[in-house]
Amino acid sequence: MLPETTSEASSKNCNETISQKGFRFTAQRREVYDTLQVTRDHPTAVDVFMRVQKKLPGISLATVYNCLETLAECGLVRAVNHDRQPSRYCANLELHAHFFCEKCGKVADVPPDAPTPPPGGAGWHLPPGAVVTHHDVSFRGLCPECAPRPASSNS
Amino acid sequence: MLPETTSEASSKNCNETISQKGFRFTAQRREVYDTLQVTRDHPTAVDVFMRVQKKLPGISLATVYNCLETLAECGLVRAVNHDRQPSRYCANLELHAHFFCEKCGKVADVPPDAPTPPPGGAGWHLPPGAVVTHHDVSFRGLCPECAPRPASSNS
DNA sequence: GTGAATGCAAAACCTTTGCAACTGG
DNA sequence: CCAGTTGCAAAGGTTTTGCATTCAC
Repeated sequence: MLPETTSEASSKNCNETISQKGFRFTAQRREVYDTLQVTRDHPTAVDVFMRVQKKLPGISLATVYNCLETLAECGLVRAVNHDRQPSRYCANLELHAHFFCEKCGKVADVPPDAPTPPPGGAGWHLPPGAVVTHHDVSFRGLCPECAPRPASSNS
Repeated sequence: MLPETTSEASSKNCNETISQKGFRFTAQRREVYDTLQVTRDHPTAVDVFMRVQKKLPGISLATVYNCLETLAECGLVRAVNHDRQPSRYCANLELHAHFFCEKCGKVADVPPDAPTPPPGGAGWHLPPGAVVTHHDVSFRGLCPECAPRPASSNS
């Protein structure tokens, strides 16, 4: 029930999922996964690299990229892309959208309004006969910290 | 009323918009814009480069990139990104989403269902205080040509 | 005429790959 | 043990940039 146990429990889940897919559970993959579990901001591969280096000083950036790709293939992690900026990674597997702040660069998860959201194609006239396997929604603008204060008592 | 006049009328609009923004209306910018107007598939910069070369054999790829950036800055064109694949460009300025076929790579515009679509944030629990300036919706899957035929008379 | 835009080549950037050494199951 | 994974360095592909030349206004 302590927060710290979450990470270990997740590591165990990570181990099982990786093994089931026929991949090996290496220290590098565990640390990359744990890093994404613990800090739920949306780090780039380089961010992850710098964080994992504190625990595994010998790790290389290429390995971080490989680990992220493997974890994504296992469905343990999602790559989040915006324009052509460096990919960011996200351990939140719930259905959600992303909000990108144009000023500070922060990325926030945006949960759906309803507990059981409508299917992704709702509201859009998809080509008849098309089969949709994924859908992505993203927002861009100013996060609450960067947005100008709404007109209040002082100017 | 002929289809060909559309392109010329658009070029005129393009000229005005570019001039208003303080940019110059060059032959390269006109051809890049016309190419996107005429062929409404979603070409990459290299695709545009190859098409424009037929009219302007001396144009360089760097100029195509510069033109596309300028046109996007003028709001005459939209850059469409998917994962980390090369940017594609789109002269459709109406509100729409995009469908990416995982098999053939085609990109299709997806219009909204209703003539007056609901605001972009509908259905999502955006951070309170955030100011949304853009939102993007994209779908991935199999286009009608690539999707397996729905079970019909023959297997 | 003059500053902005072009064309070329070279750089920047993120990411992937080849290969020898290592290691998890 | 041995195929899968790592670390390193080098390559890959897309996009940007520096600079001399050209051109739109």
